[in-house]
Amino acid sequence: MDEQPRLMHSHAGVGMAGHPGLSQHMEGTGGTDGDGRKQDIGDILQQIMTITDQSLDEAQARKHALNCHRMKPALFNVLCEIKEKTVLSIRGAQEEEPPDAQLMRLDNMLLAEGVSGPEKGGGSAAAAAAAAASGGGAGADNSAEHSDYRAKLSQIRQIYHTELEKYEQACNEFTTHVMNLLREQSRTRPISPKEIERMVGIIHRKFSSIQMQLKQSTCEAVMILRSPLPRRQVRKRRNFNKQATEILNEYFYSHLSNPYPSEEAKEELAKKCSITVSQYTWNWTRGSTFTSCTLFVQVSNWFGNKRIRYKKNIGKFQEEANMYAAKTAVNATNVSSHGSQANSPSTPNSAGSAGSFNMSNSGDLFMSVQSLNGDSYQGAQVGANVQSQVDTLRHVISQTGGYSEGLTASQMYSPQGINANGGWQDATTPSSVTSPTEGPGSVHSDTSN
DNA sequence: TAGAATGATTTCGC
DNA sequence: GCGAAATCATTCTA
Repeated sequence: MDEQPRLMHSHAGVGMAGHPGLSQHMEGTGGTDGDGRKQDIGDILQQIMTITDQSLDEAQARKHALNCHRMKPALFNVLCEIKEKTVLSIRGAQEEEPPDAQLMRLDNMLLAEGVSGPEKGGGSAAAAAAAAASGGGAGADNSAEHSDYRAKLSQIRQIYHTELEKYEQACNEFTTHVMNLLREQSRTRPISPKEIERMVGIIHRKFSSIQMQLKQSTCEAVMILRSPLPRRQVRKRRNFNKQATEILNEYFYSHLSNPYPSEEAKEELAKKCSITVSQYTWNWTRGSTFTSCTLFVQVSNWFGNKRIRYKKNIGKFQEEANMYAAKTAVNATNVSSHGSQANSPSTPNSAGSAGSFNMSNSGDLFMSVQSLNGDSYQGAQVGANVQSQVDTLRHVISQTGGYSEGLTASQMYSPQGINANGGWQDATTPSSVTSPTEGPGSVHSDTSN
């Protein structure tokens, strides 16, 4: 292409149908008559048209021959002119772009926030404003937030500049590559310097649009950093269904002396209650524990809430406790009448002789089985106290029968398991193991004891 | 719609 | 890391 202007003047007088410019390009060319020149042009065009039908080797040879043809430069210029007039005029209107106000806004913002521009002191005012906006407390809190903000801003700034540098480098490399490619191709197909220039412009526009995206993302990151975080995350919750609450309550009241389910028990309870993750939309995870552990967290939450609310207002829960005690007792009766004592004891926090908490064998009856065999926390005492516990159970059953006989809730149930300090009884010294000779006041819902 | 109930989260102590 | 206690936020209920 570089030598074309020079060559352009060495050919003249060649006419081309539909393109008067060709004769102009050929002007001054010494040579043959008009018919001969037309024959030349026709030959060249014919060869160009059929070049794709040939094999690669033939085409290469033909290409070389065409490049060396005396008419080639003139014809090349004509094709370039035609291409420019057609393609560029079509694209011209589309590519006219107004000055990018959005980009200017982004640049201004990044400058104001201290992301672009000089680093020293940049963004400190914004940091102070952000710290103030976040409603942070006075003094140390404020300065801590300030330094935290600055550290994060610095990180954003660093990422921004690294990415920007990468984009610029990539843009330059790609532009150079395309220019070289087009220059090379311009030897064999009509590509003018003007078109190469236009292509470079397109590349630059594409890269600047990528740059704009980078600037936009950076601005968003700064905005997020500046926005005051809510003190507490927005949380969604659903009440557990009735059945799930029943199961949890049953467990709670049947282990009132030690209402701390083991991990296995929690798992079983979670399964039994059909507490599923899908019931909840967690806005964020607790570390990496947002998986199956979520189930146990919910069970743990429930027991945590229950324990504390029970302890705070025992009187209020008495009726509920009685109800579950009665239910447990009735279940126990059913179990004992069916001779189910062979079932292994279902015990929380247990290991060894007392067996492990297992609800899978008999549905709700797991409570009953527990009632018969006692809590695992009793450890070695279990064996010795089995008989007394069974007696206690019988006592409870007799009490449940007394509901209609005017037995009050307070008679039916007394809060066990909570020691004088307001805490739950030590697991190794359950006070809820009652003698069958005790009065009604000593009978409680934790019938397993 | 206000108040109660309840599940979830945070803070603190052990 | 677990549990108690306080608190928040949502849901339920009268």
